[in-house]
Amino acid sequence: MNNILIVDDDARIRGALSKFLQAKQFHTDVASSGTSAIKMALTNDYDVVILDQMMPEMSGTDVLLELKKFTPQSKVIMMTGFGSIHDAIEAIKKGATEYIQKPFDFEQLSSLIKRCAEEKKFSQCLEKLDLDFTLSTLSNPIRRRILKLIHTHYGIHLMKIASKLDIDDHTKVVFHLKNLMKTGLIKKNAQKGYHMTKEGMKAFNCLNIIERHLSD
Amino acid sequence: MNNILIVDDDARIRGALSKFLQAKQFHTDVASSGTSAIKMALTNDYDVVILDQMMPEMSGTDVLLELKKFTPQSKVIMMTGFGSIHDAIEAIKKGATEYIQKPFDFEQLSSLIKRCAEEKKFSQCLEKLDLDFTLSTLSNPIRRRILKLIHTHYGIHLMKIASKLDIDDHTKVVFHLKNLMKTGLIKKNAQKGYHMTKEGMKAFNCLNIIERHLSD
DNA sequence: AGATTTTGTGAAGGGAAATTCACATTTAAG
DNA sequence: CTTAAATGTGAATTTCCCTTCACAAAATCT
Repeated sequence: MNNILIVDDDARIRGALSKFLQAKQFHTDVASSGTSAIKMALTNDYDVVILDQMMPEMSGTDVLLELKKFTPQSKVIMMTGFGSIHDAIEAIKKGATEYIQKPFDFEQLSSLIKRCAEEKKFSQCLEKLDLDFTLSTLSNPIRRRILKLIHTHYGIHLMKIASKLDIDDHTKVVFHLKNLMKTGLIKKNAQKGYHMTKEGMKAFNCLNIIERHLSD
Repeated sequence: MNNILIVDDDARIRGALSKFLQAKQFHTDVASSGTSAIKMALTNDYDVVILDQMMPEMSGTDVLLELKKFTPQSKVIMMTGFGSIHDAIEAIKKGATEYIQKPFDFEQLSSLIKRCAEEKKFSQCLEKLDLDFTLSTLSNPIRRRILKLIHTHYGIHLMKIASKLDIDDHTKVVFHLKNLMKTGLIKKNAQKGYHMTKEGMKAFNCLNIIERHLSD
C-alpha cells in the first residue's frame, strides 16, 4: 500500500485523481495549496507526491524545493501545463522524479506512480543496507571493543587483541575480525596488523556519538 | 589480567611496587611524572592508576583531575603521606576511587587494586548494558521504522502501525513493540496508544545523526 | 447481547550469529 | 633446522532473534 499526496488548486482534478487512484489501491490524501501540502508531508511520510506546477501563492516548483528540504525521501511527480517543456525540465533539474503534461491519461499517471514507488523502495533498501550493516556490526560488544582497540593501537596484531580483551580462544577474535573486515570497517596490512578504514572511523565516530548521547 | 599504571616520582617505590604487582599477575606500567602518566593513560586504557599525592610539577590531585577528564572509566588509588587525612578526603572528593596512606603494606594495596578492578568491571557492565540494548534494538530495521512512526504519530495504535508498515501479522508488530518497551524507548498509555520516552527521543536522535553521518 | 475488530499471550520452528573444537599453515625464535 | 608461537580454516554445536501459528481476552460496533 503506497501513500500518495495529491496537490492541486483545482478541486475537480483533486477529486477525480483521488477517486481513480483509490480504485487502484493507493492510499491518497489531497491538498489544495502548497503550504498545506508541506504541512501534511511533514507529518505523514508520503511515498509519492503529485504536484501541480501552476498554483496561486506557491508554485509547484516552490513546493518541490520545500519538500526536498524536509522530506527528501519522497518521490515527486510534477504536473505541468501542455507544451511547457521548459517548466518540466526545470522541475526535473530541481529534484522532481518524474513529470507529466496536462491533460494526461489517468492510467499513464498510475504507471508513473508505480514506477516512482518502486524506485523509492529500492533507494530505501540501499540506504538501509549501510545502516543495517553498521548497526548490527556495532551491536556486538566484542566488535565494539575490537574497534576501539584498533583505533588506539594502529596495526595491532591478532594475539595482542585477544590478550587485551581477555579472550582465550583466538579463533573467536578471528571470527569478529573477519566480520569487521567484511563490512569494511577495518583492514589488514601485509604485516598482518589490523587498522581502521575511513568507514571504520565513521562507524567509530558513530559509536562515540551514541555513547555520549546516551550517557548524558 | 588487569592493566595497572603506577605513578610515583620515587624510583625505588615505582620499582618495588611494579615487581610486587607483577608477581601478583597484574600487568604494570610505570610513570615518573604526572605529564607522562597522562600521556600513557591516553593511549593505554588502564584499569587502575596508582597515584602518588606528593610529586614535583603536577601534584597527584592535578593528575587525578586530568585523568577524570580524559579517561573517566579508569579507577584511581591515591597514595597520600602519613597522617594527611585531609589530602585523602580531598582526593576522594575529586573522584579518586580509593586512597592508601604511606607507608603501607603491599598486600593491602593489592587487595585494594582487586576491589577497584572489580568495581570497574561492574560499572562497565552497567554502561554497556544500556549501549548493548539500545544498539541491538536499533539494529533491527522494523524497530527503527516503528520508532520513526511513533515519533511522527504520537499515541499511534497497534493496528495502525501494522498497516502503515504493511505487516499482515500483527503479532510480529507486538513482538517488536514489546522489545522497544523492554528497552524503555517507548511506552503505552492507558488508551493503548504508543508514544516515545525521553530515552526513545535520545535514541531517535542518535539514529538521525548516524544516518546523516553515514550518508555523506 | 452478539458480532467484529483490536490487542495480547505463549509455544513451536527456522535461521542467522556466535562459540567451540580440531587441525593446517605461516612466521618467528632458539 | 627444530621448536614454538602466531595466524588461519572449516565443521559441529549452541544460542539467540525473529517469525509464524493457534488461540484468548478486551474493546468496539450494530
